[in-house]
Amino acid sequence: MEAVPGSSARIADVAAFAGVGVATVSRVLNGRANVAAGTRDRVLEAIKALDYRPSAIARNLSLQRTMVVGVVTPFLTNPSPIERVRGIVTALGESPYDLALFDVESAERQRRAFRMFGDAHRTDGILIVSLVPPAEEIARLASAGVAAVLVDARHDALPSVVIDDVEGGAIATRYLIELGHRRIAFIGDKPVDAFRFHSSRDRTVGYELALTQANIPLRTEYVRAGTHSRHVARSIAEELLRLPERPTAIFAASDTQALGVLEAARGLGIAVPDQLSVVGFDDIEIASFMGLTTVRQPLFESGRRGAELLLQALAGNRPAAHVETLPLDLVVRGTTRPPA
Amino acid sequence: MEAVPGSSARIADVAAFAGVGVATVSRVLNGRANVAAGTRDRVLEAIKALDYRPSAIARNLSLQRTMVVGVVTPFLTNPSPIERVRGIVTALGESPYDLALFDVESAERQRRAFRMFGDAHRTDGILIVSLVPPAEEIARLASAGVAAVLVDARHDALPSVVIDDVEGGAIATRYLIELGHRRIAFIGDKPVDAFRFHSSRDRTVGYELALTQANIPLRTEYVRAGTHSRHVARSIAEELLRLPERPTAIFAASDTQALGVLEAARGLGIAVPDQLSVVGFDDIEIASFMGLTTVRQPLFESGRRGAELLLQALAGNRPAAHVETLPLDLVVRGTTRPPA
DNA sequence: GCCATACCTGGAACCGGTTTCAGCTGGGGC
DNA sequence: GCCCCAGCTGAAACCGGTTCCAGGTATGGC
Repeated sequence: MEAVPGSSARIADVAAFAGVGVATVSRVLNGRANVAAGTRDRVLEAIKALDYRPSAIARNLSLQRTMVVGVVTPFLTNPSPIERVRGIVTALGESPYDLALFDVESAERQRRAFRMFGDAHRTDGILIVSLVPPAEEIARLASAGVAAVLVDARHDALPSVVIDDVEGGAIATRYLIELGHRRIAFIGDKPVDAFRFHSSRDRTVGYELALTQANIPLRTEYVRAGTHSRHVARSIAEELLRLPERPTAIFAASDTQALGVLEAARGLGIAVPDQLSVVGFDDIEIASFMGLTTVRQPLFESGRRGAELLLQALAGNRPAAHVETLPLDLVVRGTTRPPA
Repeated sequence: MEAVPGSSARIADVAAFAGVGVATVSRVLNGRANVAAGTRDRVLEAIKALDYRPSAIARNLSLQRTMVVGVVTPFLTNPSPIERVRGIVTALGESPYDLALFDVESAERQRRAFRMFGDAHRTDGILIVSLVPPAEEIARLASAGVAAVLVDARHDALPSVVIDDVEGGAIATRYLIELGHRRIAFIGDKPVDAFRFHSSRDRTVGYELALTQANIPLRTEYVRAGTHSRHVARSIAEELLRLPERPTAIFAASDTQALGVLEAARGLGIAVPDQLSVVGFDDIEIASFMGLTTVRQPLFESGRRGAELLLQALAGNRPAAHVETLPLDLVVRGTTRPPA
């Protein structure tokens, strides 16, 4: 209650008040052992009396670190990054690191974000989600001594947490084939910009692979792509469902898009799953509510795991450029069945 | 390309390289006018040659600020806070401030978060979402000179961005009454802990107010509350729908809970809206997909507005403790109609 | 009783910037 | 030709911590 509003006490004030040197106060603050009990008590009293709170920023300058981990992600776009961020937040919550969040909805803001992180002393580490930074930025990061880990993206020089998107695409497609479907369409998403990590492309590859292995000829009119959004997916699905020989199943590269497919079917009076099977990807929260069959990827876990890897790197353990691949699961619900 | 890996250049190195004093380098860095063109060029060259990047942390210590805005929010729980955070991220994205995100899923972590922010030099400002900090923490914030703004919460000493929850509850209820409903139930949410801002309670008041004004007697068995989750809401709704005289309409204090009501109805084979009307609150993304009638509150806007108020306070404009009330809209979709 | 040792302690350098302040230079006015 | 002033510039103080290092004091062993 002795606090002087506006100007808070510094460590020197505490030292003076307690009649000791600043080094001793610092030792008490950091819980070092070699301080006599009596001295420690005097310092503690002084701290209380002056309502002293150490300046985090001064401390960090002295220590040459920021205790901040940056997270760069296309956050706004859809539920999956959010889930990953939740995993990151959770893992970081148990660490002494703060989390600085950078949303990059445009290529411009993305460039800005990467440039910022290349600056010295902004963050100690950075988690890059669903984005692959340009080579020069990776170099900047390295030269600035900023540890980096990729989540849902891959780069030779950096540790990454990923899934096998090719396999994921194949899992969904194989399942539909096993159900007896032959006319299977695919809706992927188009890259918004060059930096976006492109999992959808790999899922397309898996889709094509599964079809080929089952000796089902590819039909170009069944493979579409559009911006990652429910609305765009809906109109693409409408086109597909108006085809002379319309597909009996549609595999969407994300649950969000699968929702668009469901909407299209509903609008056209096509019953799911009786007349159309739909498979999504991700298993976001709403998928279970909608009873959507989907390929589950551990979104939350990817964030948590990425944060753990980064924390390890920060703790001095070699930030080995290893790739960690998370498991995929087919979750069968109510939007799939054998074709009529 | 002269960059020495591991040890980056400091301002003194640049000064030496360019043959000038550090003050001049600082002036160039900050774009001050009073530097001769030739000198400026030499400094710029030196910066490039040494791949110099100023230390944000040193700069901020010197400037006595952190350029960080903290956001404290119960992030994990549901879609609404996320939407608010998006608004904050957007508004802050255009400012020079970084955003440090603190999730508080437990009272313990919340206490920790508030304590942290009370520390000197951690953040310049703080945005508190859907939470009301204990009085002593508000005092700490004030004495540490940290600006604070509340979003979806109210406190006399702090600027707040809110909605009129009583009115919101009344809007939904009045609409159902106008449709002809008399047996209207309400599902609110229970506070998880003492710090959580309790909008649900106010919505209950609005609900009761509307009924009373319409001379419809309150029935205690129609008013329930449970943890804010789809699953809990579902089982509460099932109880309500099994009542001897079951309600013809249910108003849920959030869309998430309304989804649970829909699920319950579906499970019991009760048609919506033919046999049951459902109204939610918030208008989260999924509400439009589900065709849910709801009371829309500007979630994104609340975050953006809160951030703007904080930015103003940070810019030195009086952080007046004014309350900003955002508008509410009834969005009529497909889950409501007159009772059978 | 003496010395080596362990334990405390404080002064001062350091982290890497910003800013004050005083000094120097050069041009314009008379 | 002289003086005044404006425009540049650099040394040094400062932001608020941490830590190295040297010095002082008890304690234990012999």
